[in-house]
Formats: sequence, structure tokens, C-alpha cells
Amino acid sequence: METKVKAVKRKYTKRKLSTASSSNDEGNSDNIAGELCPVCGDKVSGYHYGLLTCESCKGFFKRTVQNRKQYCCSNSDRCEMDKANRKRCPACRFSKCMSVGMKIEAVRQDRVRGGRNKFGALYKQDRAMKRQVSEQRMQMMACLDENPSNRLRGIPSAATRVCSANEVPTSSCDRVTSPHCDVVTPLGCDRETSPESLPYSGIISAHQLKSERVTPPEPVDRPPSMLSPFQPLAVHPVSSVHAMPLPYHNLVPPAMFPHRYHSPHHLPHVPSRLTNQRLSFEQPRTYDGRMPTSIQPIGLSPTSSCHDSNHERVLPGGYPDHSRSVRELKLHPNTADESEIFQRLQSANIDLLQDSGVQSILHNFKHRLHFLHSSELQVEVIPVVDELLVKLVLITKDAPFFKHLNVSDQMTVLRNNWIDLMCLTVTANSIQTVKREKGMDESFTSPGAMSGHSTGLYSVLEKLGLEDLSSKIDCLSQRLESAHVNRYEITCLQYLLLLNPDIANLSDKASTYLREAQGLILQSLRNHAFHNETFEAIDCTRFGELLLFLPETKLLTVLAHEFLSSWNKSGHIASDTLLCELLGSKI
DNA sequence: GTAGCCTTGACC
DNA sequence: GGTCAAGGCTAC
Ligand SMILES: [Zn+2]
Ligand SMILES: [Zn+2]
Repeated sequence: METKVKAVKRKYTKRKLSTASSSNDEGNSDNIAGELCPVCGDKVSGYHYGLLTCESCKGFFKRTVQNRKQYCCSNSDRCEMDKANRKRCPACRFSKCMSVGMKIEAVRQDRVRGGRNKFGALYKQDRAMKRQVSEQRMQMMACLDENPSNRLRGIPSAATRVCSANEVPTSSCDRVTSPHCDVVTPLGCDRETSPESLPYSGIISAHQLKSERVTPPEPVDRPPSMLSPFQPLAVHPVSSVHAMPLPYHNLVPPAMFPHRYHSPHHLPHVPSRLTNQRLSFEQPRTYDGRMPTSIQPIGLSPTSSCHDSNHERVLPGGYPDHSRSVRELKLHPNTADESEIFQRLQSANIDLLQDSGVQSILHNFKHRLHFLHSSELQVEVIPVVDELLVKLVLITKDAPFFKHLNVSDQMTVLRNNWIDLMCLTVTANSIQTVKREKGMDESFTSPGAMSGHSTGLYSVLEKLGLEDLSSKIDCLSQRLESAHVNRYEITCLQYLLLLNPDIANLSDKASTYLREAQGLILQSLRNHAFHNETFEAIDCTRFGELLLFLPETKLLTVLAHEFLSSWNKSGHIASDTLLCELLGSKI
């Protein structure tokens, strides 16, 4: 008997050691080596209550559930959660536990020790997926290493994260979390419980109940910027958590997730482009360059129209049903959810020419162009560029992923990435113009049909002495054309540029979130490229070709920034314009 | 209350 | 018999 105990002890010791070290033995330890607890960032000790967590969070979760503890945060549920702070606020810690997917029902009501639990299959699948992810990542890295575009600033991180979108979030210590997110376990939630699970009636504080229905958070640290009309959209950490390919989501019905999240729609609803007509682009002469403050309350207004899918439903318990919002942002790597990403991006394509205001601006500009002397051109072009920029920025307000950043990070992203996005958008638009003129709206490139000159863009640039930029845009648009790049692929490239996380002053959370977002977009683009209907056979090189357009766009960016900056320094760009603000802040 | 260590036991 | 995710124990 005693020898058996000693043997077990030896085995336990061996396991702990192998877990702690980087480990070269087989089994689970190699799976969890290096993994960090999604709750506090400590080293994980194994699967606990649904996912990989550290030993302390396992114990904390168990105590909380078994003893039905109720906590109350004195810091508006905004406490940072890491190894050093995890003891300070159990309320936020438990919220985090729930938000990352720890399962109350995995705590046994009868407290019977030992044995395998009903989530064994999940853990097995999780491990299998991890292995697959690891293999895919290796392949992806190898693939991208052959492609110069992986050396593009901003893209490498995304590229290396291509497969991290397949990562099981339970292993992801870097998932986005935010103090904006509150987690509420509803009382009397009608969830499925196993016979052995606790009939957990919910852990919820009065404060949490109240906060569930709160109006949008106070705008914080809003600088007096022209970008500030961006609504203080909360980062959706939970969304991003659920945006991860959580295998449990496939296996466990939503009701098994008893927690509810604050949904996006209690936050300011991003106004539609129609509401942006308030910018009065029809009267460019009276436009002072600022986004009018009148646009600010749009999202905050209780009367603002919500997207149909965001209409709040109320559960029997009196709680808003946010599960839909959570599901909406749950972006799985499987086919179904990839199609979701596809649909989201496709319906959010960034096309300036779709905007009637932009059409009007360009029409008027073209009309005036006939009567303009070359010396007047620069003065006339700048307001147009500024107005296009405002339009572009307004479009991003609705942009998937981007809109989930908080206002500060949105501004940081725009300040750094706007010109990349603008360059690709203008180039793509010069092609779209031709297509639209020809009544071919769906796939906007076709061999031989492209001539950006018909847009008037090139002639204007050349008159401004920007022949180099003109020829580069022409070159890029021709290459886009000959590559049969379709609208969706352009959209993906636009989002990769917009969501580039490798920029200064971006919060860690936003950075992580954007990397994950880029990973999902890259994955979708890759799948799309591999199965492009234009090409009958599966095309393995197309993905790399598409990524090569990114450094090409960067070349345009350098040129465009160069001449815009020189105009700005010489005082030609009014200081109260968005263009001036963004030019001054590009790092 | 926390967190690391230890025991248990169904499943493989 | 080995594995490993449960629960238990206990020093801090
Ligand atoms: Zn932890
Ligand atoms: Zn707290």
C-alpha cells in the first residue's frame, strides 16, 4: 500500500515537472507547455472546468461555484486581471473566468472525486485542434517565407497569426479582454445542467444587474479631435473571445453558456452611411472640415435606429438576450463561420464610389476641372481629398472589427493606417469606375478593360507634377486587373491595411484584437483565393500573389504621404481639416 | 481566501 | 496500469 502511494507520488512529481519545463516528453504536457492562463496569465496546469487554466484559477472557480459566492466589484467591473492582481477583485476574476468559457456545470454537485468528466471529449478535440493548428501554422509560415510580402511591415504579424484564428481560445492568453466588458450570470437562467452539475442559481451582484442595463459608458479621454465623433465603442473582449474558434461552441448549445454579455447595442449604434449625410457634402463650400458635432449623438440617441439584428430581445428572466450579439461575433474557423466572415466583409466593402456624396463631389470637381488653370489645381484638389478622407473615415465607423475598438484605439489606427487604406481604395476605385460605367458591378476587373485614365485621376496627378504617383497607381491597378482580383479580395486587402496592428501607441488589447482580426481575414482571403471560381483548379499561389499587393500599396503610400506632407508643411492644407490632422499624426 | 500539493477514479 | 481532471487538504 505504501509503495503504491509512493509510486503515485513519483508519477505526480514527474508530471508536474514536465509541465513546468518546456518538456520533451509525450502526452498532454507538450500541449500545455508554454500556455498561459486565459484568466490571469499564469502558467496553466491543465484543463480545468472547460479549458486550460492555471491551478489557482481552477481553485478559485471551484470555490466560487461550490460555495455560491457573490462578489461585487468596487471598480465598475474594470479591474485588470493578471497574476499580480488576480487576488484583488474576485468579482472581476470570476467574470473573466466566465467570459473565457469556464464552465459552472463542470463543478460537480455531488463533489465526487476522480473519474473522467463529461468534457473529456471536448478536451480531446481541443488537443487535436491544437495539434492541427500547430501543423497549419508551420505550413503557413513555410508558405509565407517564400513570399516577400511577409516582410511587409504589419503583415508578418498577421501572417503568423493566420492560423492563430484556428487556435483554441482556451489556450490563448492573448485574447482581447477589456474592462468595458461585464459578465453577468443571469439568475434563474434556463440552461442545461447535467445531473452532476450544480443547480447554480447564478452569481450576480446588484451592481452587475444594474450595469447590464446601463446606458453607454461615458466617453473617456476623448481628445478634442476631429476624429472624436467616433462613438466610444467598447472593445468587445468577449466578442473576441467568442470570435475565437471555440470548439465548445460547436458542441455545446448556447444555453450552456449561462453568462450574458453586454452587447454592442447598448453602446452607441454606429450610424448608417445615410445618417452621415449630415456632413452636408452637397455644400462643400460651407463645410469647415470638421465632422459636425451633430453627428456625435447619433449613436447615443435612444431613438437612433438599430440594425434589425441588433434589436434587443428580452429573456424570461428579464435580461436582454445578448447571446445573438455574442454569436454574431463568434467567428469560427470552420466553414460555416468562415462564410460568416466572408459575408460580413463582403457586405462591408470599402468603396468610396458607392457613396452618393462622393459621386457628387467628384462630379462637381470634374466639372470645375475644365475651367481650372493648373496653378489653381492644388487649391481645388485639397478640399476634395479632405472630403474623400472624411467619407472614408466615416465608412470605417461601420467596419467590422474596427468598430469594436474603443475610441482611442480607433483614432490611433486611423492616424497610422488611413493613408494605406486611402491609396488602395483610390486605386481600386479607379478600376471600379470603369466597371460601373460599363454596368459591370459584380466583379470589377476584366482583362484589357482597365484604364484609370477615364476616372480623371491620372491626368489630375500629372498636372500636379505627380507623374510618379500616377504611374504607380496605374501600374498597381493594371496588376490588380491582370490578377483578376475581385471585389472581395480587394476588401480583404483593404481591411488588412486598415487593421494593421503594428503601430505605435496602440493598446495591447487592441493590438491583440487586430492581430486576431487580421488572422481571420487572411484565412478567409486564403480560402477565397484557393477556391477562386475564376480559376478552375485550386490555386495555391494566388494567396501569395494577393498579399504582394500590400507592399505595392505601401509604395503608393510613401509617395502620397510625401507630397501631402509637403503641401501641409507649406501651409496649403487648412489646419482645421481632417486631412491636416491625420497628416500631422502619421507616425 | 488563496494557491500549491495531493488523492481519487472513470476512461483509455 | 497510465492518464488526468475532478475534489480535498493545508500552509500561508
Ligand atoms: Zn489563472
Ligand atoms: Zn473588479
